Amino acid sequence: MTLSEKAYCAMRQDIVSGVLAPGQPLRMAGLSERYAMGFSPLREALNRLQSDRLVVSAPLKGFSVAAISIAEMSDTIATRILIECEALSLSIQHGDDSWEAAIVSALHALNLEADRVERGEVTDPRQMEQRHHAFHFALISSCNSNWLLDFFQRLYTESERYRYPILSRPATQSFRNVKAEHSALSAAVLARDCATATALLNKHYDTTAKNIRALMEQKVAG
Amino acid sequence: MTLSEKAYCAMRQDIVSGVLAPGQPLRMAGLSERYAMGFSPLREALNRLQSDRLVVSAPLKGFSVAAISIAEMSDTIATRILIECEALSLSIQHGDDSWEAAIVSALHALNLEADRVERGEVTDPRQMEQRHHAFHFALISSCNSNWLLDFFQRLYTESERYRYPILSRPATQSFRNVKAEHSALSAAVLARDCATATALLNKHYDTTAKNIRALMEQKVAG
DNA sequence: TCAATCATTATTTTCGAAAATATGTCCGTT
DNA sequence: AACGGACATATTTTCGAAAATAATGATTGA
Repeated sequence: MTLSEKAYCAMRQDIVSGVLAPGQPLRMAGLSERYAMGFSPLREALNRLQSDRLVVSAPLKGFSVAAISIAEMSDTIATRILIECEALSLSIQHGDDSWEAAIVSALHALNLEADRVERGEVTDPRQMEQRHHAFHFALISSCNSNWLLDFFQRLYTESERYRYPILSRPATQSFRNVKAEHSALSAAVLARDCATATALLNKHYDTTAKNIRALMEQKVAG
Repeated sequence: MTLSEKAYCAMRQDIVSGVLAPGQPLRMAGLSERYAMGFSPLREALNRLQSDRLVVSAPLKGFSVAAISIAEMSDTIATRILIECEALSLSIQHGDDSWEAAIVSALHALNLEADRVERGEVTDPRQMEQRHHAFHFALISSCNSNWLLDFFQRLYTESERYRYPILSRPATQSFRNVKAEHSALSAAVLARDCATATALLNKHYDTTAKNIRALMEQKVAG
């Protein structure tokens, strides 16, 4: 793996997890020290992150972490619903046996991790995040559209920025709900019931948006 | 404008217009000579173009122009239909007077240029391209979703790669059809007739896809 | 006191060379 | 002739310094 790629992955993780705060300016000297590399690989990473809308830049004034807002969060989730419902619908049409197997497998792995969190074991939030991503990707992976998969990735990454605060909360109750939602969604998908599946996915994200919005308004107020 | 930006714009234009052919490897030495600048700004531009899916790269093996195919073209247009119909629908809901004015204005400018081409005057294909883009952007500009606008831009750029061969053809007949389609679409949008507008937009792109497909199959065959 | 001008400093951007890695060639062995 | 290994070449990737530009602060004149 080249330094550019390492820089991209590390900075992306730091932005998504909030270690690099929204709006914070990113000075080359500071980044160079933090990530222990020269300017070239950092600038390449920053250019890619800009395309991901995780950083913004003004010519000759450098880069900063992209801001977040309730409006942007709502837009992100609304667009996710559009993209993923379409992709899920196509996947249900085109998916074969191995697609179904991958969904079952991803759901199982996700539930194992969720159980660990419920039991209060110490876990790495990235593990949960990774398995959650894998499950939602498995659902739409047979849509046969590179653009839809590309957009899914972009929107998922952006969503992570907003979901991270939730992941670090205790919130045992909400985990149980999410588990049930994932199971119901899986069942509808495997039954090839497109209307029910997209409706559940839609509702799943609406609920997520509502939770995040409540948390953000609370944070702004408090 | 920094050199990085110049490199990005120039290379993007060269890829979209086919001057840099699909699949062609992009060697740093060659690019440096062609665009008269050092490696740094070129690599930054290449990283951004990779996010735009106009170039691809393998670590330590450099960059090449992304391939094109009938399958990718179909995916691009199918996704455009999804994104732009949604954005158009939202725009029709939210657009105000100045939005309507911008559409009328963009359509007029586009028609002026189309008339020039019909009369056989020598024109810069980029002018036509720019006005065509401005018209379609005007339609959806009031959708109030940064993600939908972002996706529109990406898909439009990718589409340009496939439409460029058509633009350089005489094809007087097809221009007249396109003009009529644009007018009908505009009328439906300004009448706030969402169902008709999205249906026309859908059909407009389906026709485009069919034309491009015919041209590509002909080229493969011949 | 305020505004404008000009040096000073801080920061980004770019270059050219060095380091790291891949690719191609030549040779000897089987 | 086919295969593999060592060398030479070509190419990408990275660094450190120089150039270009912005931000800051001091100075002067009204």
